[in-house]
Amino acid sequence: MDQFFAAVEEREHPEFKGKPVVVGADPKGGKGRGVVSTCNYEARKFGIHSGMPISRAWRRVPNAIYVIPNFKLYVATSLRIMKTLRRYADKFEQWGLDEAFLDVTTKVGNFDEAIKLAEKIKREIREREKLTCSIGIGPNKLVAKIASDFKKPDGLTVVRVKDVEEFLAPLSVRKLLWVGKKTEHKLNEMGIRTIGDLAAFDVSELVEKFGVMGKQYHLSARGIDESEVSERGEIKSVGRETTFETNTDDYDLVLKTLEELALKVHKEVSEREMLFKTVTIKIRYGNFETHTHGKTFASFTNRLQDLQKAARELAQAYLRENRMIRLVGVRVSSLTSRKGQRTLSNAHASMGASLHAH
DNA sequence: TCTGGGGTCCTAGGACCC
DNA sequence: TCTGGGGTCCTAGGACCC
Repeated sequence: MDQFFAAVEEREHPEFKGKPVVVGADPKGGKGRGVVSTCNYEARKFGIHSGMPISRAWRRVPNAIYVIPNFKLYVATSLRIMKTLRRYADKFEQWGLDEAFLDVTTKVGNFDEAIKLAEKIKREIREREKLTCSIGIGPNKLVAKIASDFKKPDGLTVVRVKDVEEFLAPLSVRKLLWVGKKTEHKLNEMGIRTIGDLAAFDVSELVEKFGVMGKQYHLSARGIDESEVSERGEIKSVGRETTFETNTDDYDLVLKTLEELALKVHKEVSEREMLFKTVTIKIRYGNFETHTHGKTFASFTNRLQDLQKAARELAQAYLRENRMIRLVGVRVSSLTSRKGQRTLSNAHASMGASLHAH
């Protein structure tokens, strides 16, 4: 989806049309903490972009329209769009709120038919949601994803098998999935800037430097990707975290905040009917130094008390140093669904019974 | 310039088991 | 005194995604 959050806000507020819209943290007159989630193309003209500190965006364009994210609205819109997309795919994989992979191998006979399908999908989303999207068509997920990013907004880019190498070669290595800022920097230092450079580079040297990922980068650079389009399985962890308005050494406040975050985590886990075994807290000091500290229980639990007690105890180590705290968070992992747990105890029960019979 | 919040996956070291 | 090889699980940190 093109500038998803901002586009949804524009749809709901026609008076925003034609003006720079920035969705993200509250700028609080330049004192706000947090970043820009999404902004529309009018705002981008002023140099605003996702991930930029909101305070900086505000200083740059104070008269833009600033909107606090309305996730309920975006989730509801996303659900409808994903439902539509799913109908057209043999295999489907949602990727965040506003992207998805569709394996359409048996739905279309060739790339020309894939273009027809993409046009149909774009039309349907525009009619149903009054929103535009950009689609990439390729022989695998890697190429399709990069292609989808090639022309925006409202784009449609096709990369046929014979064109893959030529299409990828001039692009920055940063375009590759799993090559972020750090990896881009390391690759640049090795003299690798474009995907073409990477494809031509000696694999063994890449493996030496990046381990298994080195092999992966080289395959990606050559447009090779055999990964399946497949739905995400069960969630693996649930967490909540928050950044204080100003850094604090008020440890009562820190502990109270942890307790509230634990409550939210517990609510989410309960709604999902899951149990957890591991609790991890996160502390970020004023200088952005970040630590995590966790513990694993002997058995699964869903008790709020267990979660809050563990969070409190884990935090103690960080509250002694007389340091300013910027952020705290709580996360639970080693999850199992209550259903799964019942099955397990049933298995134990039946094992006991069979032993009895013997 | 001053850096959110939701996640996933990988790595490396250490404890522990047989 | 010096010490294998297979494995699992846990912990902490970091890179990456949207």
